[in-house]
Amino acid sequence: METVVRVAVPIPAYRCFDYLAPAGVPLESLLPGVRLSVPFGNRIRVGYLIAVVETPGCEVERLRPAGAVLDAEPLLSETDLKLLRWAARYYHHPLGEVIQSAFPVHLREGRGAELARPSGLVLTPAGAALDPATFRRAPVQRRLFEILHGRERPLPASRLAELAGSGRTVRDAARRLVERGWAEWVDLQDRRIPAVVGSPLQLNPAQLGAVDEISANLGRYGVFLLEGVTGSGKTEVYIEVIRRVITRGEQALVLVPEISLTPQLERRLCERIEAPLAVFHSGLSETERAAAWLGFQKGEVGVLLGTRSAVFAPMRWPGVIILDEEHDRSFKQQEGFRFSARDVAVMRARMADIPLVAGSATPSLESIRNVQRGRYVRLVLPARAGAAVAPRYRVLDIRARRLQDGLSEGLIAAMHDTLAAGDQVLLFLNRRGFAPALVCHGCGWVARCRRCDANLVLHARESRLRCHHCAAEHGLPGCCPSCGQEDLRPLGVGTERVDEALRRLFPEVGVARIDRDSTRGRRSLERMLERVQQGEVGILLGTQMLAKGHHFPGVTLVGILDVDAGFYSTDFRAAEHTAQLIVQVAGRAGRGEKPGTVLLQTRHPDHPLLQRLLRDGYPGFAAAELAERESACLPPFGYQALWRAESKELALSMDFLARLREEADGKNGAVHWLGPAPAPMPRQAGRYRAQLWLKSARREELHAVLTDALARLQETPERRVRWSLDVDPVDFY
DNA sequence: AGCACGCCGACT
DNA sequence: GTCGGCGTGCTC
Repeated sequence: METVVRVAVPIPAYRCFDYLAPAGVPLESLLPGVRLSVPFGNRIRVGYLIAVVETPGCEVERLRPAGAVLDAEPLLSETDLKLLRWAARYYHHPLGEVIQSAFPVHLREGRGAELARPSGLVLTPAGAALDPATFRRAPVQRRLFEILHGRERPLPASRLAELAGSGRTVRDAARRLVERGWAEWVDLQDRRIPAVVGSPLQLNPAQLGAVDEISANLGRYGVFLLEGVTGSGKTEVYIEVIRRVITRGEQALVLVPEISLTPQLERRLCERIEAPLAVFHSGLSETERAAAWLGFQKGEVGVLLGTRSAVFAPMRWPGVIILDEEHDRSFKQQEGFRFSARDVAVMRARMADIPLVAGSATPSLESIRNVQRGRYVRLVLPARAGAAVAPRYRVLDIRARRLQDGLSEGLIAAMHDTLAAGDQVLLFLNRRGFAPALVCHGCGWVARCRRCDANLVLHARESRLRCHHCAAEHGLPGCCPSCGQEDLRPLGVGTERVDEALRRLFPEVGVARIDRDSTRGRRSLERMLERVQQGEVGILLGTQMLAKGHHFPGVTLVGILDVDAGFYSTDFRAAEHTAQLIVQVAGRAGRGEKPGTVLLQTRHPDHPLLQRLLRDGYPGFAAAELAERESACLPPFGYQALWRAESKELALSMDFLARLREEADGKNGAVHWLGPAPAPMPRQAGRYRAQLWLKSARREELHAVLTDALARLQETPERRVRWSLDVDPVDFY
């Protein structure tokens, strides 16, 4: 009897495929988690071995032999695989695709694990003897030379990119140095985490207490919610915990919500931790990603700093997982395999028996609730002496006030005062472009997207109308396409418009606008932030990009231009999100002597949640919002799933979901159904979208219904409708 | 997801 | 007559 292996193939199907084991491969090589190349249809694919099975799931005659085992040893440990299987079940996503998502592209495509070796750059003796003046006409090479000169250990290839304008430039410079015999690549392969780590930090009692409590738990599962405002020193706690983990010969996985937050955290980690560190995010080349991933997998990299997708990177010696800005929604993947890196990280810590440290100034209500239930340990860092004092909030009632391009007189006056005192101002508006609509004053025509149920956004400087929901882009019409009048007016305010107004109102003052449009270039964000730090800029204006990570000690006045947009929304999480945004933006400001002031422009100054936030701070707001969630049985008190459908016709999408509901309805009284209903924006990019909402007080019941419905869907698939299932959705678009 | 197979419309 | 549209079924 021949050996049969069960293989997860990365296709959108909820089943595995069985193969005859490749000829001549001993049984002990057929370990769960190894990659195999398998014939699939008329192509060769990379699949993942799940198990050796006794009885195949189909007739033996149909079995084809697998091509080859690609790994001498599995790159995924049993725990890794267990986590991935859990994730596939929990998110109801096909196992093959889930496993695939754990691998960098090179490994998905079947390349050998030994090809992408982590390498580092060192100076040769000849190079070390050089004079910096040698590089008079090669600034990048010179910079690289100076960095290498000041280092004892090799500079990992993965860190080259951050050194100058573009990764390409530094890479070229490195190659030149090597060509001339002044530097060489060395293999970081056999380097283990050195036991010697950098000097300990000076910690205050609260930080020390937090570190002690976490480290008392090393080697055990535990979730610690590290709560502290900006500047309270969460990063030092992370660093010290990581130091202790490294000292034990274990590894740390550090997750941040966005690429833009990696450089500064990386710098701080490198200063203090003398263990190889690698970053892992979508800004790297595939070769770099594979190197970082494999380095961590092999245990050569002590600290892996990455975004969402790094949550599945295998750890040879699991030590700790750090989840920075735990509340951030970017941890939720919004397409394909829609997992929450936060929730996966918690499950991973549990399976690996290691602690997880989740930090935030504004924790998610889910995490606060878990503290209340005794599942998480709350550790609070009070604001440090010498750090920013809590800001003062003031509401600017803008009812019946004329705004000047989104700015009230009160705000403008406060800005003048602040700037006169030599301080900086930060303005927050979560809407990019010049104006969110272009209307005809004559007939009321509005510029709409042809393919979406949305207005086109005016980008005045580039004279373009753009749809923010699809790729549509148009030039500006000279006159109204409907009535021919030449009186088209921008309606509403975006950052570009405020930018223009500021330059008019404060001609002497430097303005930096930070949004997706103004920071397109590769290092433009960094450059702009530098200008702000150096005081060349008086007014800082931006979207939520501003709310993340960066601190601006020179800012003492924060203006939030449109609070209401967030508090009035159909999304039940909108209030939570807005409160987090307000507190996060407010936290960017202020310094020792000078507390910051936060001005909130609103037409609803009496909104209870806003009032609660201003009176009792984020914890008070969270308590109130949790009470509301509880009475409405919304998360974290109830569980949800959102079934989305899109197709060429709305009726098709609606009917598909209606069928799902009909077939399952009534079978489980514990699950409530809402819909199907058209999505908040029913038409996007020419496709019609509908959604079906499932809620239940009991998670298992919800999952049983989903499993059941998916099984039926496998039997009678509907091919004209593209659908996706979102477990624990955070956005309801 | 791909890919082949098959059945209907407008083209060299 | 056939080129190609995409609905349907299948992949061990």
